[in-house]
Amino acid sequence: MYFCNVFALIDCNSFYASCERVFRPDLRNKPVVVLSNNDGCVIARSNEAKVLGIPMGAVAYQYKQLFVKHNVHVFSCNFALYGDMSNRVMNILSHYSPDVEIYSIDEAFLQFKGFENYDLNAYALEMSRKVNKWTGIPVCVGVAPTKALSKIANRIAKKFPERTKGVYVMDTEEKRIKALKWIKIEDVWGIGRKISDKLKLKKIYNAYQFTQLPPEWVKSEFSIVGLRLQRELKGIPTLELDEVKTKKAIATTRSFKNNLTNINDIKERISTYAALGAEKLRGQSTCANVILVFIQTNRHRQDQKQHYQKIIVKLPYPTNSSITISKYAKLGLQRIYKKGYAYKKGGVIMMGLVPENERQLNMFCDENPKHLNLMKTIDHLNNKLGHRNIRLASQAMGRTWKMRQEKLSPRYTTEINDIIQVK
DNA sequence: TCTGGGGTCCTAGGGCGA
DNA sequence: TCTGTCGCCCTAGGACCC
Repeated sequence: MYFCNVFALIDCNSFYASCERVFRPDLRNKPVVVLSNNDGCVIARSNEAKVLGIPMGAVAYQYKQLFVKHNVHVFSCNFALYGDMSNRVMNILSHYSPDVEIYSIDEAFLQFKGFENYDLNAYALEMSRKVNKWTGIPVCVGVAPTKALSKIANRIAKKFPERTKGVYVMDTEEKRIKALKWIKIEDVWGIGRKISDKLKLKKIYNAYQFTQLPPEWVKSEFSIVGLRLQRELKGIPTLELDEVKTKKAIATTRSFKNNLTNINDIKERISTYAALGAEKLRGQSTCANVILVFIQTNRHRQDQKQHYQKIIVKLPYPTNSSITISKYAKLGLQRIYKKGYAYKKGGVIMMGLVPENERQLNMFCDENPKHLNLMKTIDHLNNKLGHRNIRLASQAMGRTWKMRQEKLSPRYTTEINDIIQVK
C-alpha cells in the first residue's frame, strides 16, 4: 500500500429494493422497484429493473403497463424498514474501523488509519461478506487515498462485479490515473448538471482532464468547492471524515394526496407536518427558533393557476413542543394562503436549531411547562403503539390525509404485528 | 387522476455598528 | 455631525448530494 491513510466508501446496492428482498427471497433475481411517497415516482430499482430501462425518477403511472408486462414487483416506500436495516449495516461497519461517517441511509465512509500492514482488499471483502451474511444486504466497497477517489473506486467495484467481487482498492498511481480517465466528468461526486455542462464546453470529458486544469481557473469558476474536489482527485486528502453532527434544519414536506383548496384542510396537513417535525426535533434533543411554512400548487399542471408562497415565522422562544410549533405554523399558513388556488404540496421546516438544554427562554414569554411532560408522554405512547395514534386535535383522525401507499410491505423489523412468521 | 423528500455548503449582497 | 470604509452577521439563492 503506498498510502498510510485511506478511506473506504461502502455503498449498499439498490438499497431500498434490497431491503424489500431480504424478507421476500422469492424476489431474488427478479425486477423490483420502490416508489416515493404517494406512489409517485420510482426511487429505487434492482439491477433487473434497470435492465428493463426503468429510469430513476420514472413517473409510476406512465410505467404501469411495463410493470405488468415484465412482472416487476412494485413496493411503496417503507422508511421504517429501511431505517432499521440501515442501522444494522452501519453497526457492523463500525466494527471494522473506529472512524466512521454515516453519509446517507445507504452509504458510509470508513477511515483506515494505521492499517499499513493490512491486506485491505481481503479486509474489505470480509467486511462486505459479513454485512451480506448478517443483514442480507449486498454492498460494494471502494478504497482509495481520498474520499472523492474512494467514491470512484466504489463505482468501479459496482460496475465490474465479476472482476472485483464488489471490492476495489485504488492503491497505485497507475490505477488512479486509469480510473480518472475512465470516469465521465458528469459521474464524478460533486459535479452536477450545471458544472459538467460548463466543463464540456471546455472539452473536459473525464475526471483526469479536470485534474489537469489550472487550479486558479477551477477556483474562479467553481469556487473553493471545485478546488477541493480537484485536489481530492489528484490524491491529496482534503476532505476529512465528518463527525456525527446534529442537523441544522429539519424539513417535513409532502405532496397532498388530492388538491386542497379549503384552508381548513390545508391547516390540518400543516399542523400534522409541524407535529412530525417537532417529534424529529425531540428525537435529536434540539429546539427550533424559527420555522418556515410553505404551500404550493401543482407545478406540473401549467394549465392551472400557479401559486407558491412561503413565510418565516419567528417563534417566541426555542421550542420542540408540537402544540406551540403547530400553533405558529397555522398562523403562518393563514398569512400565505390565498383563496381560489388548488394546493398540492406543503411543508414545515424547523430552523435555527439549538440544543434542548442550552435554549434561552425569553424572560416574559415562558413556555407552558406542562408541554414538556405531555410531549414525552405522546412520544412514549406513539413509540409503544406504532402508528402515531396520539395526535393533536387539529390533526385529522380520519382517512382523508392518508398517503397513497398501495404496495406497502410489512414493517418486518420494527412492528411487532408485522414480524415474519415461520409456519 | 397520478410527477419525492430531505439535506448540506458556498457566495453574493444588504444592513449595521465601530 | 456627516461620510466613508471595514468587518460581521444574516438571508436568499444556487449548486450539489442521496
